[in-house]
Amino acid sequence: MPELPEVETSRLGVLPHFEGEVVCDVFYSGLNLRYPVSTQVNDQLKGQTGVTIDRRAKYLIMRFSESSLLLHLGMSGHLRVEDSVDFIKKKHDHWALYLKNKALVYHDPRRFGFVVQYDEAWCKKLAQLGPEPLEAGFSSAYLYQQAQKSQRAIKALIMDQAVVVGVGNIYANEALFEIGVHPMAKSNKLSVSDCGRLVVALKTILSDAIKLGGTTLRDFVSGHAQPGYFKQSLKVYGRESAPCVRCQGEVRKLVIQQRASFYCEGCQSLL
DNA sequence: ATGCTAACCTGCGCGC
DNA sequence: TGCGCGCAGGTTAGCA
Repeated sequence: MPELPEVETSRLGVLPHFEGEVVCDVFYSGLNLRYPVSTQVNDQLKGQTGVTIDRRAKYLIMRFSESSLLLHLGMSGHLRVEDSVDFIKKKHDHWALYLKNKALVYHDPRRFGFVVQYDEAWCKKLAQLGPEPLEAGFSSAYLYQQAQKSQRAIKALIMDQAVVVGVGNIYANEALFEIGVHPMAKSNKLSVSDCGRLVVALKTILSDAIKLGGTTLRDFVSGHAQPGYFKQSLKVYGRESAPCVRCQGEVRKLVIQQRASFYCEGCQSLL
């Protein structure tokens, strides 16, 4: 999926096609996503007007005139805009909003994502997540305080959505390479200065990736079906055995919490 | 509480 | 050409 930059790119791509548009109908494939899609919730959308789309972590909140939906793109989901309601459905198109002259389509081969009513319970869940990485609440003092409490690998810590949201496998690897810290380094070994550099690296990488439209790997496309251009900026992710861009050493791979982790032995220290 | 593992699901690329 | 295997952007339930 989409990590934060891809979700944000989707939001920005779809938003102008959503605002002020009236929902004429809603399509649902009938296949279960992570959570069941409620036909009742779909029916309630008919006749409502799209107000705006917000993002919290990797979740999108579609706000309509009378109610709101919460979407998650899982690992393989994306949104696209079709210029006609008579668009040809693709395999794995699971849900769509039919607007007057176009459709917003949710496509998700692996079906790890979901579309549900955004209710009180979800509102509380989202409130319990960690701070947004691009906001002031994600500071070096904050990360240091979190890191001090934990013995876990630093990579696992920054991918923990209760610590900071939006950082997925790609950007976690890239940020740690950037600051020269090994992904297996124990969180509580990081100094205040290490945490400060990590916070800056994450903010920089995530915002640069948003500017470039996210990272296209397999099946992500933005709302306008333009590919993301961040992939060419990746320095370690997916580069096992390739030379390190900084020291020409070999990029290594190991698995941390079931996620592939890439690092340069020469450049990245265990502290 | 903390932290790890399996599971959810499909598609793709690789080696044989 | 075809088959089996491993792997993929995330999250969460369950277990030690």
